Amino acid sequence: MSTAEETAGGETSAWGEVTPDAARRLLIAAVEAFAERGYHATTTRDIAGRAGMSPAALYIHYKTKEELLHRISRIGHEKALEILRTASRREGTAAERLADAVSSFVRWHAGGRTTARVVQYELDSLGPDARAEILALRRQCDAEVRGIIEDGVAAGEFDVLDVKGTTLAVLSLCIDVARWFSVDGPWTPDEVGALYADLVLRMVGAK
Amino acid sequence: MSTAEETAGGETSAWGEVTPDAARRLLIAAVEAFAERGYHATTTRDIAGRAGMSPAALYIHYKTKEELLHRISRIGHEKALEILRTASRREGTAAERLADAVSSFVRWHAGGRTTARVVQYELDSLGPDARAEILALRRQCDAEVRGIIEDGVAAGEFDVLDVKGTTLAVLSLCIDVARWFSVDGPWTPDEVGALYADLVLRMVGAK
DNA sequence: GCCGAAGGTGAGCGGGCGCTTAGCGTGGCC
DNA sequence: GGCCACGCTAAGCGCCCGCTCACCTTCGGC
Repeated sequence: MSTAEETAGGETSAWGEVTPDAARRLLIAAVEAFAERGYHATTTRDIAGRAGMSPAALYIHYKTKEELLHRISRIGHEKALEILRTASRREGTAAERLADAVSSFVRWHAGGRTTARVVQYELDSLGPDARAEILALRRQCDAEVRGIIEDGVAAGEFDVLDVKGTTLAVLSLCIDVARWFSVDGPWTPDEVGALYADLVLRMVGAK
Repeated sequence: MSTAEETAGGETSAWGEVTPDAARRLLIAAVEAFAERGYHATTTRDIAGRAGMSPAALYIHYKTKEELLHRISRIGHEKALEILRTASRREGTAAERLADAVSSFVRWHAGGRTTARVVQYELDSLGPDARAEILALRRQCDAEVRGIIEDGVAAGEFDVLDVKGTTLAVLSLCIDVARWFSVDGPWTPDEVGALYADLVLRMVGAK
């Protein structure tokens, strides 16, 4: 199955910081299961089974099923923020930085859509405290993109009616890639990234 | 709670065709519960309770919990298709028709986000047959929007690199409104509709 | 060679799930 | 007034859920 290969392959690097090995295997198994079926439809027995362990083994490394989702969500959001921050802080015009931010953010959502789906769509399954923590990271993502657009407007590069609304629309467009993208579809992550960078530059009226 | 008011008020009209009354109350209760908690996290006891009935009453009107989701999904998609079709077939330039389609489609996703959330995000919880039926409706929605964009390109009104990809992006942008829109936020559905119509016209390079 | 810590297992608990069934009240029809 | 069809409820079945616990290995330090 493509999801397993992908998560076991390229995506796994993102989880390198998780130790010990058994805890990482469980986390990766949980990402796959949550992405396929959703958090509530996934059983702890399924997660443990995918990691090649007994159901009880999960509770040696994680207190609850929700802690797994919380850890996945935080690591994923930190990665997303890092991507946007890198693009935002590079040298270049606002248009170049925005195109870079959008294309790399979209590539992440398309290529790592297993992770991105969990990160973007299972937020409501977290408890209040964990959700608040993740929402703070999300606002930082928002601020990075808004910063680039504000720079472009200030420099006369962009022509935008509503900076806040346009920022939201740009992020929304990128995030929804995780919902519809499929490796069986006609596009590669790179192609979608390039197409979307062009569309977003049009949205902000780049000269 | 705003969701209850909204569904009991303006949105209810959409369910007028559902009879008898008890079946309609159960359907509306299910829409609210699925939108708040997700399909898998919603119990049949919760649905029946919201409709003011005992758990067993649900099974007089619906064979299974999944049948409720199926019915909601089909009615919702038919409504979405009708909105796009109306805009697509009106008189006017391609730009006017596209702006109309986007603004009314977005208004529906924002104003009726309780319904829209279920319709757009709970598709995977349906069984294979029901999902296939709904996906056919979704492809028809896609075709309506693509038709307008193709008309605009043919008439020299639009400047689009990738018609299929741009169509997908436009629909994706509109659909994701159901994920983030909140009545407590700074915009009304009308304002988001107008903003998005402008953004989409920019995306297709309308003259 | 013994020991304790770390990491794992099999069995199973309390509970809530989707759904069923036996029976009850009630309104329309003759 | 007698009767039945319909809409509904109270009770509960069988199942599987998240999670626990008693016990079992393995292995480095001495």
